[in-house]
Amino acid sequence: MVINGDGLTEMKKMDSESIGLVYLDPPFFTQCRQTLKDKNLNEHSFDDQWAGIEAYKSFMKERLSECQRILKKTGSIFLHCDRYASHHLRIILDEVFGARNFQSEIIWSYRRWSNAKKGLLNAHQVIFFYSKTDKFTFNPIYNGYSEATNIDQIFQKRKRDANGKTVYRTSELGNYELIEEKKGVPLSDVWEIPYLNPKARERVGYPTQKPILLLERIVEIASNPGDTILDPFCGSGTTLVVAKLLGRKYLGIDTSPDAVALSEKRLENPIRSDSTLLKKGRLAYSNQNTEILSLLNQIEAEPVQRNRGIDGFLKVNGKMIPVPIRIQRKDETIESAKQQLSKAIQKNGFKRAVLYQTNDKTEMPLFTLSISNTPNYQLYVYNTIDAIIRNKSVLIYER
Amino acid sequence: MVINGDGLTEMKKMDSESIGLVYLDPPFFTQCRQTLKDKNLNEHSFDDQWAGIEAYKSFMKERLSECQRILKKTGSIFLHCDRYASHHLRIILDEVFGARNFQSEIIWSYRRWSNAKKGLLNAHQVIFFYSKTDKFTFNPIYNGYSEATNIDQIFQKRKRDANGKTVYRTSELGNYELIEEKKGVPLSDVWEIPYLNPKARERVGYPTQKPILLLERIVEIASNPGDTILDPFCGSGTTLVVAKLLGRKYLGIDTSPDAVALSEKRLENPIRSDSTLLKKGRLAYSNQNTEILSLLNQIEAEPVQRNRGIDGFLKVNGKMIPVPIRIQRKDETIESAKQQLSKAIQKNGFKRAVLYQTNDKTEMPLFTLSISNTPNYQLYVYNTIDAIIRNKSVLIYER
DNA sequence: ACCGTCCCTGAATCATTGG
DNA sequence: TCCAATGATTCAGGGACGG
Repeated sequence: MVINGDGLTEMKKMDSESIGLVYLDPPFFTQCRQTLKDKNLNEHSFDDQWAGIEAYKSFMKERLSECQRILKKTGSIFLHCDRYASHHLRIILDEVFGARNFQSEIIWSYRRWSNAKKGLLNAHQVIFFYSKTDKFTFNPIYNGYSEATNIDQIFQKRKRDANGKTVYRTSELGNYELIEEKKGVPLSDVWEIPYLNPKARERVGYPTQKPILLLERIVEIASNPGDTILDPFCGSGTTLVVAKLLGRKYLGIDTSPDAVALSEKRLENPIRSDSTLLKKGRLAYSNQNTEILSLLNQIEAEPVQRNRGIDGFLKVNGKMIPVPIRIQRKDETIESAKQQLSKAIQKNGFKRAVLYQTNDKTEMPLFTLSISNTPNYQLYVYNTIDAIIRNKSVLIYER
Repeated sequence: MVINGDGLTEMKKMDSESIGLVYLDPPFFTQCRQTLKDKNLNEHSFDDQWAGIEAYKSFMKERLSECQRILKKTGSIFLHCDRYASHHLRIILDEVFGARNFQSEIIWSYRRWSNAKKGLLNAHQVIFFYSKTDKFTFNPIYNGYSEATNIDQIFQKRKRDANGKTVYRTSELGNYELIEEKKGVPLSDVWEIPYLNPKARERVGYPTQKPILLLERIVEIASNPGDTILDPFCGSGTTLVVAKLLGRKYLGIDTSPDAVALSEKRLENPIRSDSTLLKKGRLAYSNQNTEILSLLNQIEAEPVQRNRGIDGFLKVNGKMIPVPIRIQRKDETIESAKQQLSKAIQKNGFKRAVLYQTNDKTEMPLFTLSISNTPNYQLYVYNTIDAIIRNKSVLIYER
């Protein structure tokens, strides 16, 4: 159900201990401060900021207290925070839920378009996870092991010897004793989830809309099918859509009639558009074999993952220049490599390109340089890494 | 210089606006609470914890105020927080430095050994970055582009067309106009840096010792050579070592004479040891070729990177079982593959193993199963992926 | 309810082996 | 003698258990 109204009023009507999970993405402190400013413009101008944060805190505390009341004993709350107010919100959560019920500070991290801000690029948001009691519902998720883990060793049981040192256990016959199954590594509190792509089908025009995967994780780990999920600031209704898709009951509240209408429409026909990045994982983009990456690294070039003809761009003093490079594949003739590269560079209008010849160089001198001159571009072919590096200066575009 | 004494007393002696950068890793609130608890064991009970946090807050506020005083106008402070007190510390920072001088909440994320905790595995720590004024020193660092970025496109200059829409610029001839150099993506506020491993030589016996790389980033971005770096809780002296290596002046304070002695010893001969993980990166561990990885993925097996005979372990319902699998190489006879696998499993004491035969199967039926029985183990040979998947249930160890 | 003790975990290194 | 492969070890932080 989606209700049009004020979260506080609506929650007050609800029964105690009736909700399995609350997710909130409240209005940002900056936004809130803005509206408060507009409303009470006459009353205070001087102590504006202080009044602002106190007003925001009492606004949030009232609502969080109601959330606490209506949560079941096995319930949890996930509070999505504004970067300028997360510390104030956590103080309120400590007061309302108790510091002992703090479970996690979840970091949602993502890559983002950069801006010109002085300082570090903001690329994460914080979600606080508090439970009502220590009997909270939790469904663990397990992931694969680290690349650096010795997976062939972790099946071996261990014990402590007489000196308290950990050693591997062996049977009487001298064989290692084995663990029967390994679930994997528990999900950590840092979640790398792509920011909702502006073009994604999922997007319905709400500025703070959250990715479905983020909400899916929260709903999966902290509730069971049949539980009721509440979102008191439901906006475009992502939480509700996820709840519906995962077989949970759902309840959304928003002050905006437009938001309520939008949520209801989305719930009629919930779409789950997975971005390619999500489905395939970040590694799937790294479809080049390690060899190519290692060569690019030696040449000092930035790898390109999404172009058939181009493997990377040269770097000079750590800065990328618009000179594409291709590395000849093992199963590829030099002519075919030339064609692939030429096609790519002509399309994008590059003036110079480098082809690194890796095959059929047995009868050639230590390094060769051949320039294909056409009206549009120059193609340099080298067959040693050294030659490429030595000739980089030639390739820089004159200013 | 390293001083043995109380940070507060020592800082009070120092001149105002004399320090370029402060890094603090104060004692954890939990430790603090523990000692307070032990002291007041008789009183204890209800508002024990409350007294604890207030004491911690005033302890920290006194020290942070002194830090603010002695920082230069271009200076910054980096406060490494305890997971149970980060919100309280940020409130103090807002009070002392002003909310407008908040620059970043840095997330140091890492993989570490797991434990049986109910809930999410903690895998990050928070560092707050505040500046004294908005004229703070900041040296940007740039990194490579995301795997999902169209690197071949970002060289193209853009403009706005008549309708205000952004389009690529072209010259009169219809070619794209190119940007001459790109620096890369600015460093974000999420730093994935390996945790100092228990076996690392770099460790000097301080449990809270920080990786050199973490401090290097801080010192590099927020100070210039010649600046003085202050660490009022210097512990094993990592901050000072980094400052020295990067040509900054340094000043460390610690109440423990042992810590001071250790820091001084480390400073005599500052060593920056790079671990393999840092030097080569995570990709270096993935020495399996793509083909094998893809097959393992289809079979649903966890890859093993460091064992010659074993390529992976089978998974059943997402859980790894101690049944190793090997995939026959193209240039390898089935006998040789059998031998390699046998050797590995005998050494580690596995009872069952699977060999996937990829060659010489033209004259064979659609799938074959051959079990080599020896007293110690059973070796199953299959020649289709389907057969392996279908027979997994046979391979599970009985309880 | 609370304490101390013991056990389990997996990441990533050091140390040793073996070709 | 050297280098890659792999066996061995350590750590902090939970939970479980017993007193």
